[in-house]
Amino acid sequence: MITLQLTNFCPAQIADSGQCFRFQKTEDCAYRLIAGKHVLQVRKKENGECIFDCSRTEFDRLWKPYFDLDTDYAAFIAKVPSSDLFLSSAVKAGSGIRILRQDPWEMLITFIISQRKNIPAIKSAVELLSQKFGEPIGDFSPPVFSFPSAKALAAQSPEILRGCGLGYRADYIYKAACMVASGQINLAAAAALDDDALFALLLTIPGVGVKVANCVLLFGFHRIGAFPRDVWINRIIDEEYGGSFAPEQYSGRAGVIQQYMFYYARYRT
DNA sequence: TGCCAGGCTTCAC
DNA sequence: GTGAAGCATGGC
Repeated sequence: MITLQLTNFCPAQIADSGQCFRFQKTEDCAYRLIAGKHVLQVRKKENGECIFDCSRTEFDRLWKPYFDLDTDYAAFIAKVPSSDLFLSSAVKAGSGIRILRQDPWEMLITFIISQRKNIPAIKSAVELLSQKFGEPIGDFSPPVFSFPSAKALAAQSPEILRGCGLGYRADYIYKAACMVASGQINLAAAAALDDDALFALLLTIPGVGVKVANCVLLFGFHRIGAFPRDVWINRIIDEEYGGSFAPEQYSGRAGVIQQYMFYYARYRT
């Protein structure tokens, strides 16, 4: 267990920022995160100290990059113009958000699931998929399961997958799993592509449109220039920016700005 | 009970 | 190329 004083890091805000669905509050100020075959308990005390339930070695190797702790988010916040009142409030409310470095495969499937679902429903579906087709991790009670592999999902049928509350998305997920399991889509190799080529590749996967592809770019491949536009962002642009917002003004970091906007829009409701 | 959800695909036109 | 309809299901 290690204790650190971190700036611009808040587990509560990250867990509620809509980028991850297996980062749950367990008790007051305590959160549990499942990533790959790893489970992390993290807590932030009122004095700002962050307590990570892992060794220093594991933290440095795994969680430090996962939480993107080497990136200066204060610099992103500082570049928001004070004339933008909405965004100024948003970065103040969500100053502890970071863009996690999550698994591309898990992000692909998770954001295919996300279409026309609310966040509690997405979490339920992801959890069901993991319980049914993932691998048990550690020795927890109740047991914890990893997110299922492409091979594990490709071995099912769309009808069986549908039993996880996926609805019409089950066909997309089955086809995506087959493409990845067969090697037709190689997500590891795709990480070497530039943003445009990666975006185009993702669009070839059934159930992946412009919005989902941008989410996979941002949350699965850490392309923080990607700017996913969903119903929340479009609503913000309509209501706060008169229908016109140019993410290009935040070139190379628009995805971070998008997260502040998304979090704040949900936070204040 | 009815509405809506971090959209995508298909099909007219 | 553009716009509208249809889609399955769960949460509130």
